[in-house]
This record gives sequence, C-alpha cells and structure tokens, in this order.
Amino acid sequence: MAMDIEELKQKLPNITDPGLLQALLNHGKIMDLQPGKVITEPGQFVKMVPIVLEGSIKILRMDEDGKELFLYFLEPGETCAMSLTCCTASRPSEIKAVTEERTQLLAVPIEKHEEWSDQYKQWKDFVAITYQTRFHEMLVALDAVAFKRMDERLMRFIVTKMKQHKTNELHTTHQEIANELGTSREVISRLLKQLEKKKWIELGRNVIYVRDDFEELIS
Amino acid sequence: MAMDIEELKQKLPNITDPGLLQALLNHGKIMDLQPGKVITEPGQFVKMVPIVLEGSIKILRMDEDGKELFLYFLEPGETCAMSLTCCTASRPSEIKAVTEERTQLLAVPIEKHEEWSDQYKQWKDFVAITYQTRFHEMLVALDAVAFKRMDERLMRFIVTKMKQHKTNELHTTHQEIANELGTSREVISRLLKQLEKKKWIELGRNVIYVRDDFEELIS
DNA sequence: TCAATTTAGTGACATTGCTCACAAAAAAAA
DNA sequence: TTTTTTTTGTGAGCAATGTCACTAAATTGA
Repeated sequence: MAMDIEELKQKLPNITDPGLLQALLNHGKIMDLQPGKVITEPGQFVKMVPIVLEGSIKILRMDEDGKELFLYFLEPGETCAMSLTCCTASRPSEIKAVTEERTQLLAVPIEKHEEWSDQYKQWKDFVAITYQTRFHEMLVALDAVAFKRMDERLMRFIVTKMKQHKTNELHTTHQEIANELGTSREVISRLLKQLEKKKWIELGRNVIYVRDDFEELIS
Repeated sequence: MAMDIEELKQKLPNITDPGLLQALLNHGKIMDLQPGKVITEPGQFVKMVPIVLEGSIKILRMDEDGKELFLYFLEPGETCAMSLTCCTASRPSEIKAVTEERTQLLAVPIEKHEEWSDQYKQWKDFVAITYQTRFHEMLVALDAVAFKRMDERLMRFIVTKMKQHKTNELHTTHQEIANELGTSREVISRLLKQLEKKKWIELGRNVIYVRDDFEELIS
C-alpha cells in the first residue's frame, strides 16, 4: 500500500510541513483495519501512536469486571492522548481502543515523538491540540456520568453516533448501546421504547431510525 | 517576599536546571493564598500556570446548576494540565480550582510555556509528566462516578483527604463532603453513620476520626 | 423446513440515592 | 444566659436504575 505525500497531506489537512509529512511517511506504518478490531486493551503496552487517516476509533474505559464506558471517538486527523502519555511513560494502556468502522491509520513509533516535537513546530502543535481536545472530551464524558440521567445520556449518545456515521439509521443492538453506556440492556430497551412512543425514533431489529430533527428535539 | 534559587530548587525537587530555575524566578510570581481561596472558576480566562510550592489546590468540575465534583489535588511540585490546555488555546477555564489549605504557588505567565519548552528539556518533561498524571487522575475520577457506589466513593474520598492532610482527623462537615462528591448531605450522613457502626470511624461535630487501619479495611 | 440462536419487550421487584420534613445537639452570637 | 445558627440524625416516600424471569419475534443455520 504505497502512499505519497500529496495523499497524506490531503488526509491530514492541519499538517502542511513537507518535512514532517515526509518523516511521517518514512517512519509511520499505514494500517488498514476492519471494523471492530481491538487496537489496544487495558494492560497492554503501546509502542505506536495511531493517527487516524480514515474511519474512526472508539475509546472506552473499562472497570475490573469488564464493564465498559464510552469516552470519545478519534476521527480522521486525530490521535489518542493516552497513547502519547502511556508510551512516553512506558506504562500499559489504561483504555480500550476499537475501530468503529473500516479504518486506516498511520502508526508512528513513539520514539519519533520527542524527536519531532523539537524539530517540527507543527508536530508540537498537533500534540498540544490533541491534549486539549482529549481533556475536553474526558470532561464531557465525566459530566455525563456524574450529572446526567440515563435518558439524556442515551439521547446524546444517539446524536454522537449519528454524527459519527453521518446517518440517521443506527445499526446496532440495544445490548451494544448498554455496554457502551455502562448499563444493562433492559434499561436501554425501555428508554428507547419511550423515545419511540414520543415518535422521536423508530425501532427495528438491529436498527434505530432517528428523526431528522432529533438533535433539536432533545436540547 | 524574596525567594532565591536554592529555596525554589528545594521546593521543586524534579527541576534542577539552574537556567530554568532562574527563569521561573524571573518571570513567575510567588503568591501566598489563604485556604479556600478560589483561584479559577469555570468561564474565567486563565493567564497563569500555577505551580504549587506548598500546600495544595483542589480541582473540581461543575455542572450548569453549580453542582460540584472533586477531581483531584495538586500537590507541591505539580501543576494543572487544564491551565496549560486552556491557556494555550485561550479558552476559558473548564474547572474550579480552590486552595485546600494555606498554599504558596508560583504563577508563571503562559507565554513562557512555549518558549521554555523549546529551551529547557526539564520544562518539556515537567509538562509531559503533568499531562500524564492528570489524565490518569481524570480516569480515576471517572471510574468512581461510572462504576462505584457512593459508599465506596466516600471511603476512597476519606482516604484521599487523610493522605492529603497527613492526619486521620478530618475537619470538615457532611455538607462539604456531599458537595465534593456531588450528592446530598443526608446521603453522606447516613453512610458515615454506617461506617461508625462498623467502628471504622468516629463522628464528631465538624470532625471525623478515622481508624489508623482504615485504608486496609476498605480495600 | 424446523430447531437453535439472537434480539427485543416487559412485568415484578430490589437497591441506591434523592428529597422533604422535622428533631435534636452543639456552637456561636447576642 | 438566651437566642440563633450550624450541624447532624433519621424516617418516609419517591424516582432512577439494576436484576430476574419469562415471552415473543426475527434471523440463522442445520
């Protein structure tokens, strides 16, 4: 799978420095992954910083019993702050990362991070923006579990998924949603039924049809 | 309030570079704050990065209704990742920062951050470790609200406070604890009473006496 | 086609935590 | 010392969520 600078530049619009782009190509490894591929799990050591080129990666926190909680998506042009912190400290991962769809990423060896942050201002900025974005998203995730009820969390989750997949047909099961919100299937089934009664969504097997104006309705 | 390099070096054991120490002294402002002083509130713009020299700072998240949630403490030698991200992006603060005790801090203007991270490796490392530590603590806070019941959260909170103040006598009210755990006073009163019944703590007005082996008991 | 599996719907009940209401004790203020 | 304020204790009821049990529909696969 050959990729040239032009193509990479196009996929990473906020990186324009030709030297950095070349370095990314030289030292990074392009990977194409199927949906649902587990990239990292808690406890595993991470040696690569994954930069999403196409598709998306779902970041989840897990507790000891394997219960999960959705934190945020990594979209094209983004990377995981956790991989930066864990790598540099050579600590095992604290999160689970799974491809949400067919995903192409550029895996950069962590050693290059320090080198590049001295050499390329754009890399330094990229890392800074990454920390900033991720911190903010962690706070959003925290707000949800700390201050919101499950109905609101579910509605926001639906919106997030819709935006992510750019569709108002969500192909998923109630069980899957329950897992990502850290609750039980029954709770999700019941809450979805309530939304259906309000005519905000329609339910099918493995699919949820969401009304176009759903986002305005819930806010 | 004059401080010389030797004194600063002693207060920041992980910074040894004389150039950096001098720069910190030249451009940073030493501040002495009373306990309970609000350093930053959500919405407020931050122009300084506060490095704790003595005492500690409590970092809280707030929701729209003013409900609070304790995130973590900043201890001597530490700084706030949020101040770094918010400042550089010139965004308003997303958290509330309050001195937990009498606190001395070094307020560094944000402009120096970029300059120093090119110039001093130790500053770059300091920032990297800050991000790492804060991310980890955010995850711990998230675990608590997402996966733990209030009784366990309360017990962990007691341990955190004990370690923070290096004592097993906590001088606080039930209301205050409730605020920091984002719940109501009645809930905390009842749970504390349960702990007292188990003889793990003793309750007084404005004080909780904690058994020395409390931490082993709860884990 | 028919059995097995997956997914969803739902009632009943337990648990956790929140809210309201009020009492009592302790401390502070007058 | 009285009065007022702050802090704590506690019952009762309720709302949100979690759990168990079972049914039914849709899909898969033998």
